[in-house]
Amino acid sequence: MHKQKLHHVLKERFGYDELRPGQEEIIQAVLAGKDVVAILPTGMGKSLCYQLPAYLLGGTVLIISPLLSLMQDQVEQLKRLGEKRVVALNSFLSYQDKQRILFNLSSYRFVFTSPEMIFQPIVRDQLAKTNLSLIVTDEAHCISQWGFDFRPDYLRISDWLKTFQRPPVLALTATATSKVVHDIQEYLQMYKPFIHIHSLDRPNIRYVIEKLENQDQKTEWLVSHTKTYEGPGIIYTQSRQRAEALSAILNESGTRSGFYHAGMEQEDRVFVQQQFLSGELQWVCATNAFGMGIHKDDIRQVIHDHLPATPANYIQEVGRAGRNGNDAVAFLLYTEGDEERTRFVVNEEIPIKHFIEMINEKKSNGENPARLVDDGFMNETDFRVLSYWLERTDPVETIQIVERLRMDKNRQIQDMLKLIEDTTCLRGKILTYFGQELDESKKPLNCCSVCGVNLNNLLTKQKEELTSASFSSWEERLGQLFPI
DNA sequence: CGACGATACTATAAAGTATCGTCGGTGCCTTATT
Repeated sequence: MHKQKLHHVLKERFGYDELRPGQEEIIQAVLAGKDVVAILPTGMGKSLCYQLPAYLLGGTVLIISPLLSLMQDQVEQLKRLGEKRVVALNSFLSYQDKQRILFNLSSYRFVFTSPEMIFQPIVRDQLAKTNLSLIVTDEAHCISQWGFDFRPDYLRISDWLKTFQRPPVLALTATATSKVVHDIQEYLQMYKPFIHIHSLDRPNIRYVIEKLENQDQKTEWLVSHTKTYEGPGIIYTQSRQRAEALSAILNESGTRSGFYHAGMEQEDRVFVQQQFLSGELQWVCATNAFGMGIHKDDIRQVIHDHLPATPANYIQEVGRAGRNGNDAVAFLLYTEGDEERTRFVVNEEIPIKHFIEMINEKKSNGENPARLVDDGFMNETDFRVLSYWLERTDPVETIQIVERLRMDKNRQIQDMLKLIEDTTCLRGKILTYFGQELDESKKPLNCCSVCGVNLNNLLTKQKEELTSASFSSWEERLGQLFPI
């Protein structure tokens, strides 16, 4: 592809002179018509990897996004860049608007939508008539993380891609376990994709495991820690209730904090998010609902009040710290037995066998099995997931599949426990888990709670003042780097 | 499984303790057969 034109668009449209190393390779591969899996840390300019090609390829670029808020953000960002031919095709639209947009899909350069939306017959039909030049799956780890037991439509993307002469597919994510990469390739029907994996090590993030006796000690630790050290920070909790209770305790102790979880009204969620982004709020106590789409680069601390369900979740959440390259610390508060509660939440004691029988019974009676949800026998998520598997295999195998999923989840909790054992360097173990190696020469002095960490050097207010004193002599700077 | 809240219990009363019941993460999408 013509390099000249590429740089012209890059400069004129986006205002950049050059691409970053990873971006260049990814964009060249996309322009060459290859399927691409791009794994880049958040904040490394993922969106440019499809936005730039859109101007060179012509046609319509379809972006599949997991969250409505993410779509809105991207649409606004493109509009600010002067793009008018951009739209989010989702449930926010009125019936009229949706119809109007659907019958003019080809007039858009960027169409953002959800996996669920693609499976509405009318959307599917109209997409088939549109000249798609590229299909992008944003936050593609969702295929692996949500597809199997939460949002099965992520897996159905695979079926859809088989039904037509599809354009190249680009998968973007920051999560790179071998399972995630494998699932992406399989469910996006990729053929010998170009895979770009950026190094996952984040030398400016320090990992600390804090072993405590019980929940009350955790609370005390959090109260005193947030009094001593500066935010901004996220405290991840296991339950919505704990997020709210902890936030109240911190507020009483004089540390202003907010809470965030999926059980809140949309406007309250947006409000907390805005306050955190603007710096009005230093701390947010949140469930794992808080994160994706929160673009804040000066988060200095991510604290886990519970044991995350998988190493991938842990790294994803921790990775939200220190995006600006400044020192950041990730704490995990662990009490013996925490894994039991994580196991419970993840396993959900679903009487799967019973549910499958119920669905089959309804079907053989000629009734609509969806009634089971309406009548309160089953929650919607379980119904959707089981329906997905029952559509493509028999009940016996469905039971096996669900059992395998459960075993896999339990194994990942064990992996998580192994990760936090204080035997060898945490940073090294994390990288090994993701199939990478620790470059010893780049290992920071303050590494992890196994290698040793000096918090006072990292988190106190004093430190911030020192680093901002940019006119200090080299002797002074050396003194700061290597305090006696 | 374990945390937490409500309730009952004890018994010159008040606050500690025992027991029971409840609850626990993540998000799209609902345009129609009275």
